[in-house]
Amino acid sequence: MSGTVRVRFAPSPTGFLHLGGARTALFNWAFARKHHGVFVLRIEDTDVARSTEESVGVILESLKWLGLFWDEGPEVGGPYGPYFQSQRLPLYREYAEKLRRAGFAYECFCTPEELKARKELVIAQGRSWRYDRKCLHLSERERQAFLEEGRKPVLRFRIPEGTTTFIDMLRGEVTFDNDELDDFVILKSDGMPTYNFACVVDDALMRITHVIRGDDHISNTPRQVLLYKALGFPCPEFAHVPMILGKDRTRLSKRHGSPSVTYYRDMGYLPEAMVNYLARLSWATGEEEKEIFTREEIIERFSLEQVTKHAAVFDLDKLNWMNSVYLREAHPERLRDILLDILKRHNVVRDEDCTPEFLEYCKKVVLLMRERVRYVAQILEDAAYFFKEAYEYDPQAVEAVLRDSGVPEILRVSFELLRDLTPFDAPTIEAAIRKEAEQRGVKAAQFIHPLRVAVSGKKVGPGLFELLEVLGRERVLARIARTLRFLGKE
RNA sequence: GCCCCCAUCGUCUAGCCAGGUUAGGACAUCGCCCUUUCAAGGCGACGGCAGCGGUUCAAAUCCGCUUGGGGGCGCCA
Repeated sequence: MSGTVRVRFAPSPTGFLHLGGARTALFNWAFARKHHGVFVLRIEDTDVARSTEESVGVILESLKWLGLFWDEGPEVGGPYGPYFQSQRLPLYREYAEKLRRAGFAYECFCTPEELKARKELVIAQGRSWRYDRKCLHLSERERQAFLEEGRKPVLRFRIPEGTTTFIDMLRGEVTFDNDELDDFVILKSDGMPTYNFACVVDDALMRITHVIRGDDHISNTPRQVLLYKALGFPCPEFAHVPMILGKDRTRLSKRHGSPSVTYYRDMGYLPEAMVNYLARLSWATGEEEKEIFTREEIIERFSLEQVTKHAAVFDLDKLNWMNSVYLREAHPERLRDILLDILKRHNVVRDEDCTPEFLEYCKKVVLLMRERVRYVAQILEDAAYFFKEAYEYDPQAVEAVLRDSGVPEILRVSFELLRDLTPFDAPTIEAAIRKEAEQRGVKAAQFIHPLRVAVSGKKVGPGLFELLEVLGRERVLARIARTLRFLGKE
């Protein structure tokens, strides 16, 4: 190939950005960056019934969150715009008309109902259905009659005889018998183009050199190749990347948990972890035994030849692990802000609660918890006690550590000890508690475990002394007192 | 049903194209160590070439068939 590499990601705005779409976008982006090419974003909104503006917003937002910035497309423009298919209608009509005049396409007046009926009949006979070309040779009179009836025609592409072969960059030659393809619609009765047609016109006009998309498009490719030929456009290279499946090996969907990028953002996954994980699904670098890659490292190493051909199962465990790796490296302020967003969304705090002191507190909480969670929202799931004085006592923790008859005494002593301790920091607290335990001839653990349950309601969590420091004297004393009352009541 | 694609541990994969490896790594799981719990970390274990035929001195690697999985067959994209 000559000239600049130009690739595109072309989502249809009918919902959120799906992980599969995100991965396709990522491969396109990485390929473009690797080859110093151009990454185009095009919105395929020709389905007026399902496309929404909110969805466009969500998709752009998701892409930006992942750091997959496009060089041409919505918001940034470019020389081959517009980048919304709904704004390119005259173009499709022009090329459709060209095809019709040249005999590559013809009008069809069959209604969906008629087609359905004929299709069922054919299938009932055990044959496979292809459009029966009823309208291929309509006379002008028949055509007028249909028009007078008020029918609006669609335009169908006439599939030629023979076979169609294309080169897939991952698989090599793929051939289809044209008999398998039927005369598909290129212009709907409302004048909108269909996917295959708009896609080809746009890819050609936008000078796309490499079409990188999910392998569910393999069977569309021969139709598109035929269109390129009929239109006299040069064919781009094709690379069909494998799909992402759920645990049950079916297409990833809501049934497998949420497949939307924004869901993971909202749960407190980091975009660089997401990008890393998605890249590693279906792609590996060869001999190099390495899992963690920055965006730059992905770009440096990326190659379509190293993309696998088989579908990949989305493994939340591994994403979680990878995210936890990034969590430990992230800037505390960044994690704090993510935590704050989550707390607000769950109505745990309000905007006015976010004082400088509280921000500082959240930062400390994040620093303490980030090694024990896999995503930021897990802090709220596992350690809501940081934000709620009315935290609950885990029955098992109560049973296992607070039941001992010596516990109230231990808590009372601790209360006294901590009330006057300065400074109220982890080393000082630790020294004091260990000393007290030693003087009483008991293990430090005799203090540590009851205190942890007392201030958090749980028997697992951060190191006790750090936990006490972060909670601060005021909360700690109040919580010990609360636990004493709780035990007294029982 | 028809067509297309695919096939290495439970999962993601290296190795395959240029046959000869104790088939490597990561996640998960399970042990042990460390330790105030959890987590992290260290060490270790478990676990795989879908099956059958060929070609070959030699097959995870090349070929064929079977089986299994996925995708498509819209006036959706």
